[in-house]
Amino acid sequence: MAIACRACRHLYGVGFQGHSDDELAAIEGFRIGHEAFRNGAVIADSARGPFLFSLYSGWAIESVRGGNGGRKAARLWLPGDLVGLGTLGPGPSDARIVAATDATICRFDPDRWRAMLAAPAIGERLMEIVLHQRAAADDELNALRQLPALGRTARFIVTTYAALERRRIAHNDRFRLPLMRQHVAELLGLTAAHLRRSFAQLQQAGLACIENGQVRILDREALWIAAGEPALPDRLQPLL
Amino acid sequence: MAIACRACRHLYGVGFQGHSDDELAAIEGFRIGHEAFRNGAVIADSARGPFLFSLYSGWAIESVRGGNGGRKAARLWLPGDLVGLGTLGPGPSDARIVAATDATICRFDPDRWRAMLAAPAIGERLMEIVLHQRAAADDELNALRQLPALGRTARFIVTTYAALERRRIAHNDRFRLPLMRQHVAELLGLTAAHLRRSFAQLQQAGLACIENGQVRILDREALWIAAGEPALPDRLQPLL
DNA sequence: CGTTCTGTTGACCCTTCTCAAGCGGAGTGG
DNA sequence: CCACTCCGCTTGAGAAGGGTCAACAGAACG
Repeated sequence: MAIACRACRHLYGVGFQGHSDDELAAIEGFRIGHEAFRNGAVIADSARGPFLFSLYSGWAIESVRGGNGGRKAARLWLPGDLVGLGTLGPGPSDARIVAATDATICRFDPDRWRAMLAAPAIGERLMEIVLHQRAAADDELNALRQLPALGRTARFIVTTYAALERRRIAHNDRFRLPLMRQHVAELLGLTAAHLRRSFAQLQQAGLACIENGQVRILDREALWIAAGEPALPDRLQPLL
Repeated sequence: MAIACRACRHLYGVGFQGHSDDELAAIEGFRIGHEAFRNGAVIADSARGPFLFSLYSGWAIESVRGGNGGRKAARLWLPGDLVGLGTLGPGPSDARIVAATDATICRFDPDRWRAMLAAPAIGERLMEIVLHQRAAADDELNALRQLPALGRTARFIVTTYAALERRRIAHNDRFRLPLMRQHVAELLGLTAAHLRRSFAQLQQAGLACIENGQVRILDREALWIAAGEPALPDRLQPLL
């Protein structure tokens, strides 16, 4: 059963809050429908053309073809994220989105992208979202350039938790991490073996604890510092 | 002396080709003016608020504050690039743009950003440019995650040359590299010492030759392969 | 003609990868 | 209910890659 945009629980925290009912109704006009996927299913593949959807529930991994032909995890998508913007721009894209848990999405019509852009308040909000994703990529880039394995791992934990917390789907400094070690390692530019060692180091230092797919943040401030942030987050803010 | 947008040599290759005279006139309405900077001068700093300009001539380095407080090169801007989009989005930004050569820019009014977005064909073209920059960041991200020092160095050379070539300011597989080794190393997430060793390896393998700030590509195809691209570029296309 | 700043080089060491083996849980068939 | 298998996770030993540091060479600049 489709949820009306104005009743969507993702209005807050991911870029669509503060919209009038009229605007939300306009957004609804660009929807194709809701779909559900089992863990591991391919949600979308740019080889079959551009796509656009917002992830309603569940986690998803975006992968790209690596040098040897195999696919590597390249981006993590969480509930509320608008996925597929990269397939709407100029130039080819080889992204494939795979459900990392059972997931449901709210699909938009990529053929009406230009119309969405031209719609009064929607185009502006879309630009904000794209700029936010661009900023996130820049932050990630700088982390990869500057931080060693431990720092990247710490950063993964704090940014993932922060993203979940502002979506109100995690609290008390803990969350379930439903991803394979291999995928997390690829996101961080590490090997699964070394990721494990970094987890162990964080645990030993009393910063965080990872077991049975549960992550528990033990020392929030120290973890941010390990992640290379000056102190507590003055960056990586919520989207408005 | 200001150049009219419709006479700008950067209409091609950087996202503004195919525009009607009317649209170019509209763009001209958002300009503040032209400015010139000496090598090393600060062109813009997000600490003093948002900014937006297109680089008319010269190279520029965008830097961000690193963990220890010092600044690290984070992005390279070439003639024709639209710089400062990241300062217009939601959330703070700590980017500073420094001229890496003598440079001239064409500055736009950041306060009129919303008006630009709303202008008929301009908003759509701006979205294309932002999506292109987002895609470039993603590509860079994947390169950092997957490629060792040699591959990153090779990739830097081929992508920089490709960008210069499609702007018609480099040809014959050679270009001047007016950047300090330190900055290039920071862009690639390496140290200057190791960057030097990678250059030496490329030279020894007969792929490229770097001396006196001149880069010469000796084996184009092998260099792309070293850069992790399947073969010749089917990605990193020009912006339309 | 010194001073300063960038680039080059070598020695050494730490980080991270590679590879291989062992472990354990989830299915699956008996 | 019990093997059996498969797949992902963990762990260790060894190797390679890249960082650090210090010394030196050149160029730019006063």
